[in-house]
Amino acid sequence: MSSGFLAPRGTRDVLPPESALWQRLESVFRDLCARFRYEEIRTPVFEDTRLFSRGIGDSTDIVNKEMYTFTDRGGRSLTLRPEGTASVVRAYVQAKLGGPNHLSKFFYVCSIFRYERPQQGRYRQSHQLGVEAIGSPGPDIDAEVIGLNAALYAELGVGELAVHLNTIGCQECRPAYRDRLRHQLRSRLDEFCPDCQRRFETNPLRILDCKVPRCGELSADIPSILDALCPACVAHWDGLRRALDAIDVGYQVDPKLVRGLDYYTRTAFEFKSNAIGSQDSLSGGGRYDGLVELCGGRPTPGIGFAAGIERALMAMERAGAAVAKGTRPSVFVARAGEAARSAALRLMHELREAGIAADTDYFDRGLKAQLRSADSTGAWLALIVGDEEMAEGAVALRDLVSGEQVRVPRAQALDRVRSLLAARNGANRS
RNA sequence: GUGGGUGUAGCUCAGGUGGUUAGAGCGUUGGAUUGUGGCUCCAAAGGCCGAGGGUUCGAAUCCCUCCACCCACCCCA
Repeated sequence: MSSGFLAPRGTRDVLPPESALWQRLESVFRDLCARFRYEEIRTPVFEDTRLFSRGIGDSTDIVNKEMYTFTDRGGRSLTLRPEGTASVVRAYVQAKLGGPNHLSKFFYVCSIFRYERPQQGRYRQSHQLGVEAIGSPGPDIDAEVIGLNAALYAELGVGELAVHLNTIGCQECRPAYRDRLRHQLRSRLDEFCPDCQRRFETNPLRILDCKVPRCGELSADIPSILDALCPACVAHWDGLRRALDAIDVGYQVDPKLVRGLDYYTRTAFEFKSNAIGSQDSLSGGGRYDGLVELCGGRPTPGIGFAAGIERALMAMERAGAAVAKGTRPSVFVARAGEAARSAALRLMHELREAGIAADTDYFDRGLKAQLRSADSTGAWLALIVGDEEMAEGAVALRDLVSGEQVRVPRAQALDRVRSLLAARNGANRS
């Protein structure tokens, strides 16, 4: 069972028929992006390590202990991307996109890599799809991005989700709030859990989100950042909520929502499921108004989200929506006797050239076995070529659903197949 | 990274206190008169019992170490 190789820890193979679900998910997303007018961007799987350490932030878990970093043969430090946004922003800056009143709207589908302990819904190589809208400072684009995310899950049928929404302030107000928070927590810091004592240094906002009951009690009366926003952040926050109302996106304000990447400013959001275990965050995103400048571009605001493909599929499965689209109707070409070999191959070739899905037997098996496998592939029709048929320049056409079989002239075979498939397609639709 | 659980055919699982040729269902393949599927019946193939060590006359079963997966924490997608 395992004297050979196994997929590395935290990675997995996507085999048929599961791969058909991935295709469906991606095609729904691509179609949605086309309607929202986002265009695809593809960036390298690895980048200069400093792009991530600076962009995501040195104190974050991702940079601190989860990156796949290596030195290439030229002595460069490179890192397999642990998330998608930094690369997109780097590409945006490198290509000198943007300009006054210019909005760039991208979507991507990619793998990301984080060295974490694997568990359900958490992998070392995982897959995301996401969008980035770079250039507009106003709340309407925030609402559009969140709305796109909501539409994606609605169309996929992932079941009930909770949309958590928060604002985490900007360079004007967040540092002041953080200092105030530290000041208020310091006196009783030793009563908090060890994790919180660590968070006190790295990311004190996260203490408010601690699940240890005692920590919750201790921080219960601490005012949330919503009460400490600067006027500009308040205006943005109010505008965002009005915009979300206008496009019918429901949400719940969650003052404890903090994201794990340093580049976020103002808007932060997460889509959560209660059906897929402890890794319950299906997607997350927010505004990153300082990131473009940090990557060497002119100061430019941006916002985006990233959605986990594996987790979306898990939620779809729980919701009973993980059904692959039916495979296209196909034709099975069977043959009886050695003399028919070339004739059968030729017939299959013509079917495929005509755009019809066709398969055949590859083991020189008897006719019974061929029809059995025709049945198991779900073929609707079988074309049977044998000595008898060839003698009169014909083929046998068998309807595998009704069992009816007729002999048709070879020259008409394609047309007959075409019309039968068309008729059945029409019947299926009703 | 921390704590706990699991690991027997492709899949889902049986295999009291160690004892000869390790089982079932599903799936796969073949057969049930010469060239005809689905249903049924019959049969076969397929496992170094996750890997490697150890204890023992003897290990799927006991011990150790790895590996992988699962659950929770942590973190996040």
